[in-house]
Amino acid sequence: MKEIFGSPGGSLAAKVRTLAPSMTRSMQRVAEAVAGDPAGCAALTVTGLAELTGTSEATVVRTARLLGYPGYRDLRLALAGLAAQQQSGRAPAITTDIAVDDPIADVVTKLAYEEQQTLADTAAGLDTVQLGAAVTALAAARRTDVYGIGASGLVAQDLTQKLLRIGLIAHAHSDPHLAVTNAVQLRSGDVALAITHSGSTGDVIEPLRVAFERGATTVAITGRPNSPVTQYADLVLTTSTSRETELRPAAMSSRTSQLLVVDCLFVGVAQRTYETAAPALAASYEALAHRHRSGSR
Amino acid sequence: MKEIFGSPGGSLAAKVRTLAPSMTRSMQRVAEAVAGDPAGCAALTVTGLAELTGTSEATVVRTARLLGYPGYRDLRLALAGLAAQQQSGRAPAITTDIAVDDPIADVVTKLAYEEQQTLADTAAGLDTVQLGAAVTALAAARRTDVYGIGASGLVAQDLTQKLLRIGLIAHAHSDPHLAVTNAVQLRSGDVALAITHSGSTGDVIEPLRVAFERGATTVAITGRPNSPVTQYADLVLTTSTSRETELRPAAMSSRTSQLLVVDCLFVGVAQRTYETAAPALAASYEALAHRHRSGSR
DNA sequence: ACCGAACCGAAAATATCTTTCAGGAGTGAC
DNA sequence: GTCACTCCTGAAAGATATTTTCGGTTCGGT
Repeated sequence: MKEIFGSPGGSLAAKVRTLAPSMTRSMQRVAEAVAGDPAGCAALTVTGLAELTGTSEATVVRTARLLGYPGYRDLRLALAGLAAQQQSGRAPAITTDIAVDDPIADVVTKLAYEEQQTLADTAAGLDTVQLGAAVTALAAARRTDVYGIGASGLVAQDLTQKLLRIGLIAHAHSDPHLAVTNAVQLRSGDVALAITHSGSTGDVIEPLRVAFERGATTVAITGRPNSPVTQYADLVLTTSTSRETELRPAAMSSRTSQLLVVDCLFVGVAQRTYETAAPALAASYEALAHRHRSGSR
Repeated sequence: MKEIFGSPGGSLAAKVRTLAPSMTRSMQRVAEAVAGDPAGCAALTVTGLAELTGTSEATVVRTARLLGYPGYRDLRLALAGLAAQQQSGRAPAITTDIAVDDPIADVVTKLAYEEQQTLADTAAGLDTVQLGAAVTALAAARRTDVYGIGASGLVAQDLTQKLLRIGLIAHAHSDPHLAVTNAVQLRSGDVALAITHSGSTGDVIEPLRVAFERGATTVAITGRPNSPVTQYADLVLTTSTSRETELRPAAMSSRTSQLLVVDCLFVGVAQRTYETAAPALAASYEALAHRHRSGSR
């Protein structure tokens, strides 16, 4: 590993080089070991490092002193810091494709990274004007119907649960027929919200169309801003689409993205209706408390 | 903003938050000091830190143990590493509290940031050994039952949907009675998985206990590693807990965290069963194709 | 070969960390 | 209200790690 700039460890490596001439042979061995593998040495005790370098504890301490630390303990602390820096500097080297034979630890890292990426993209791409309009509509709505199927259905339920918690009237529909049946009841001042990644899920578009024709405010959360669902949407909130790989179906990132949008909607509505939302949240928390056994430790 | 890991020390701060509930008062004081000023604490000996926090050496060591280190010495080393990272990486400590009068654009930014943070913390705190074991159990299971209520119920359904997609037999239960009724059917080689943030949701613990006693492999996904639910869990997967504010209930970040764990489980299982999973995924995609209208441009 | 100086490591001395144990605060039952 | 019980807590003993001491050894110079 070539050091190009004065990388974090540069200062220590440089010190070793500078001081090497004034060192005795055994001290040089210690200094070399320390400069060569800070992380490894940080894990060793004086005795361990002495054995590793074939010297004695006394020599190790002497070396530490020469390098400018009060004793080995402090050198070790500094070494740990260095190791940590090296570690973090190496981080961005991950490819995000998940292979069949990736160890589980890599899977965790890569998935977390991808989802973070998805969140950042979604946040960057969200139209705050449309979002604000949607929030206003939801906050004022007499009732809200949410349509979603499959993975998007869960997001729909999530939104519904949240809205109910702050005292609004919301319902999630995953049955297309019931959804349409209910959509007929909607009128101006109500909100209908369709969640579909592809934007082409007929079962979700249909109830939105009905609601649209009945005069309700219609909102679409979709990854395709020009897809069929937007025909019947007064407001369109765009989720980001990330590359989809064999082991990571699109449903996964679209869900993350959709949930962020839903959270934004919820918080926005909670802000607008703070007077009623705050007590309602507190109340629902209270009501659930007895369902939890007390002992947590 | 492309932080892969959380802010420097995010992982430790997260661990403190996660474990704080299972800590005693004096341990919390120690943990707080450590999380608040890693650099400063790294400079102190056990005795020093004990004095600073007004506790005893024993308590400091106990805290170090709880945080996952073999003893104080190692905690101190880790602290030094953290301090070094903080030094190099400028502190991106933007306030993430969401105020009632925040404009909607800020809400989006802050929510996205918090969720990214949650993901990073979760990834850092996940025990890959336990995770690997859970994956193995799931991949080999005759059948899998998943328990979750409320927001966690949606996560349970998400996992179930995914597992079904790759040809495994899985079922999500949100009705406590039915869950117990079904749990009785489980036996060795089956998997029961409970999802609860608090770890104290009786309705979820009960079926897990039954499954545990019937000899099934039991897994808990919880934010409290020492909570009641873990009594009956062969494997515990810990989700991270982030600060909870009035407008951002804990349910929000726990959901994000739980979903990441679930995704990891899914991808892990898909890897292990690749031969059957890949065709199954493709098939389910095909089967749904006709449900989407063609014109999406 | 002899002397002196500096190097080196074994072992003692010290500091630091870990464990044990008994007192005490808080909690729930009666 | 009081009693019994559990679990937290810190003081001190015990174990490790670090630092210092000190005598033996090596090496260069004469």
